[in-house]
Amino acid sequence: MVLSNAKGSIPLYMQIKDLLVARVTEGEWVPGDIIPSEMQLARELNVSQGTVRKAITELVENNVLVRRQGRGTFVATHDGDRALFHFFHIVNDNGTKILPESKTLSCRRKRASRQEASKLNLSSGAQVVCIDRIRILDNQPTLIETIILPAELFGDLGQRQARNLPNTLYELYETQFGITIHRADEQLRAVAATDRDASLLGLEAGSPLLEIARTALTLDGTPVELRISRCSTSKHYYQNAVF
Amino acid sequence: MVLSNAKGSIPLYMQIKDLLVARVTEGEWVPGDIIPSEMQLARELNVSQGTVRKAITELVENNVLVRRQGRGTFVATHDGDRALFHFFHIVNDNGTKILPESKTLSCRRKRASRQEASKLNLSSGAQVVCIDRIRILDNQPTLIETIILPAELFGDLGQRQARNLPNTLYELYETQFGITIHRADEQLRAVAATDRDASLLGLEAGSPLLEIARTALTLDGTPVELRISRCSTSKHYYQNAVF
DNA sequence: CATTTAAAGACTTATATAAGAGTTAAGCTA
DNA sequence: TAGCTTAACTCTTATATAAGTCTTTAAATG
Repeated sequence: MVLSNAKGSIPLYMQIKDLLVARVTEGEWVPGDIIPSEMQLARELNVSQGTVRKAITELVENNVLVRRQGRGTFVATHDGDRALFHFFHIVNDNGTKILPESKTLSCRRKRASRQEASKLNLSSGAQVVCIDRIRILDNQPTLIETIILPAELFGDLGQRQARNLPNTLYELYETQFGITIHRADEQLRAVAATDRDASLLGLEAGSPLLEIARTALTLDGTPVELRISRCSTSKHYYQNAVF
Repeated sequence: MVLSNAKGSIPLYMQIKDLLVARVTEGEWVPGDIIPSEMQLARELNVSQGTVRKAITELVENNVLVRRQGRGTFVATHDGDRALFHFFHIVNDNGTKILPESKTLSCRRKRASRQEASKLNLSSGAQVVCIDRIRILDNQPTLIETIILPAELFGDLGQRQARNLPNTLYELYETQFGITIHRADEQLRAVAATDRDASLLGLEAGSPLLEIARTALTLDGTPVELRISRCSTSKHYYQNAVF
């Protein structure tokens, strides 16, 4: 890529931002990597350090990069707390975040339904990995999750033993498949518990459940996971803060 | 306020940020006002323009200020689309935002319940204004709202005729009462429709509804509105994007 | 002469560069 | 281990140019 500072062109710092994003999405830098220092990048790109800084600052705000004073700037990883809580909005009644445990029910391959294929930008009938699991909060089964992944990207996940699946899948996606979830769009509805829901969660059939239909995207906007969670909200709720 | 640049003190730009916020919260500048230019503020505060700029930049990101190139920097207003959509997450099935109409059922004063008083930081038994209304989306009654406001801040709202209430209350709060909603915390649950819910929304009693319990806060963190929305999600859903 | 149009200037934010002092973390050396 | 050195980000100041908005002035037009 060539930078341009001609009149009327896109600002330099934005071009640099795009360039840095490209290096991440193309795998030149992977999560956890340290990137060159601001001075190194400035020299390489023939701009001033301040311009590089502005580009990096915006990427830090977007959770793409992480700065550590005295050490350097790193590609953000989604391990630890971030993996667990950044995309997890269920808290218990007194508002405290809780560590969910997971019990995988099944993990198998199948053909994508039309809707699934459409939402994941797959050709109709493409193979997907389908994971069913229950999440336990405060020792109570609270959430039923169905996860759909393109088999193309998550090849051997379909053959894996269900028990081998870790609690924090997004960490697994990142470390095992090089796929970093960067954004999620969620659609929330209230639905009635099916018989299966009811028996898994220990409720009456027809009880109201909170259904969260999530599409998770990578940094370049590719949808790579569908996740439908049906959640009992008698002891927990979905927390959202709007600024 | 005195700025300090001593070793170990809070960075200047943050102190300036606080100072600017204070001028807004104390009403020295009100929404829509233009604030002094970066150069003027820099001279007044004895710092460089770049430092003022950094403070302003963060406040723009927080939706406190708005920049208009060639004109100046203004205190953000919540009129127009922002008032309507920034805090409104219900969209219809194909994902398009819709303009909700409102039908006010009642608007009266009463004593705050314990929970209400606690959430609004009021002394127990303080007067509150209580608004009941229905919101119509796509010509279908979809949402039942109950709104609780401290009477102390919204004095004459309780005496107002119900029909005089506009659709976008947050605009009214700002223009009539000088209260700008800056942030909202929402707690979402699935609940069963009561008989009243059911008859108002034209559903069966016991149907699952999405309940959104919102606490709305001003810039300085004071809670000034409680709002409980019970929403039929058969034709609509709650949309949330996480980055 | 009155009105419209165009140019100029002033002011503001936006972008870019440069430089120095401060803070933090890691590794090396004694 | 204690202290030093180095390298990185952080904060602040300074300066210059670009670009957008508005007002004033001047010119052109009818």
